[in-house]
Amino acid sequence: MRSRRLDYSESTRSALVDSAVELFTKRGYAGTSLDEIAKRARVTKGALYHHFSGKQALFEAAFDQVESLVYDRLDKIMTGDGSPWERALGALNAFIRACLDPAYQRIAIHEAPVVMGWERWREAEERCSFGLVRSGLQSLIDAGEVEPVPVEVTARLLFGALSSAATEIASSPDPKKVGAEIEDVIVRMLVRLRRTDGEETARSIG
Amino acid sequence: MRSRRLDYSESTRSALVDSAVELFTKRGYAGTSLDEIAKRARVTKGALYHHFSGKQALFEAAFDQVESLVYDRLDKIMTGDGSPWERALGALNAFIRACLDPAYQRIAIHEAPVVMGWERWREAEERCSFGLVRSGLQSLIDAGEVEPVPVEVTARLLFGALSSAATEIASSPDPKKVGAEIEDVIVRMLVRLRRTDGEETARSIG
DNA sequence: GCCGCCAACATACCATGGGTATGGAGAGAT
DNA sequence: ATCTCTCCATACCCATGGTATGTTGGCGGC
Repeated sequence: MRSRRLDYSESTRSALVDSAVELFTKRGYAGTSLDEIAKRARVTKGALYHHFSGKQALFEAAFDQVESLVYDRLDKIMTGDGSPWERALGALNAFIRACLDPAYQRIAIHEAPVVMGWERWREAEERCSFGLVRSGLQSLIDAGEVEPVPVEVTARLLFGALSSAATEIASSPDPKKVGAEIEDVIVRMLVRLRRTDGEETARSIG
Repeated sequence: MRSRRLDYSESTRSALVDSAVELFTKRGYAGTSLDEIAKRARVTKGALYHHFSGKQALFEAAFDQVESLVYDRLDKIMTGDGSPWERALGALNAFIRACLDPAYQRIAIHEAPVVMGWERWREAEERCSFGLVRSGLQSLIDAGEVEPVPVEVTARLLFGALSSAATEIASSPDPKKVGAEIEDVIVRMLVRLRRTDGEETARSIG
């Protein structure tokens, strides 16, 4: 029988994380005070420091939160049905959509490398979104769909291009249009890397 | 006749900027205190606040410092002689080299968007490195060297890919090798975008 | 020469906010 | 019933960005 206390504890913890995600997204890491986060979660800093060792640890929890949501969606597509090529295009589309989420963009893409340190961010991303980009590219190569390019480097380039473009999309006056443009350019790039010159229709962002 | 006082003033200002560049590079924006910066420049915080309105302003001065160095090098290549294609390859090589500089990487690429805010960073980059990538791509298209892709978006993708790869290069155990790999992949991408299928030899990083 | 002025700093201080130390309350074990 | 230990609140410390004020020395005017 699960204790009532544990329920409460878990609830406050997730309230703190939710609050952190919200405020970090709106005002950034440096611009958000722990008191604010605690207040929004209707607790005090004491509760916060009971659950997390400090501001950085709370940020990483917020990072995991937004990252895991995106990862689950992408993973579902990548392990779903369809050809490797179709799955890759589907995941690409899903990733661009994900980048439109302000929380994912600011927390996971922009601030995380600075706040957590690039090395730690890289490790985390290796197990998440970037890991999928990498393995997706690898499987495309294994399936003979694209030319054998250096996987590590190309995946990094692709991930960088996408995450950079993400901000371009979101800060654009017409995100859907720019998003579709970006997806189009990327797909055309991938098509050029393709061995079999089949026709593929890019799925739009709409 | 230039006043002696102005010389001193200019000297302390540049000492502060140099000190800021050094410490921001080593410990990051958040991890560096103004007292440290002032101490390293052998002045006090009073002098610092006489020359700069605050920590952010000092950071932007440091940003301009490292950015202008890179910009000058790239601009010299882009306005130099050779075909648009050759100049583009030369600038690409120079940019990857620039990204190997820890100061440029941490200050201009990683922390600037977070510290200055993405919008302001974008404006600054528009006049600097990113502006060159963009105009370089544009001139390649104008010269009929590459297919007419959406310039804004493609330039953003390219810039993102490069700056992302920059960290990959620098944090690698063998930067020269990874740098050459990245340049190779990019060049192959560009070649695929090329209309005339001429042979180009990628210049190595070494 | 000397006097006054102002840029170019130094010094002293304040306020915010991350982090810590301590206290208390209530659920669950014995 | 009491004891314990998690969960959280309160009070405090101190590093640091920012400000307000003091001080000095070069430079122009006489």
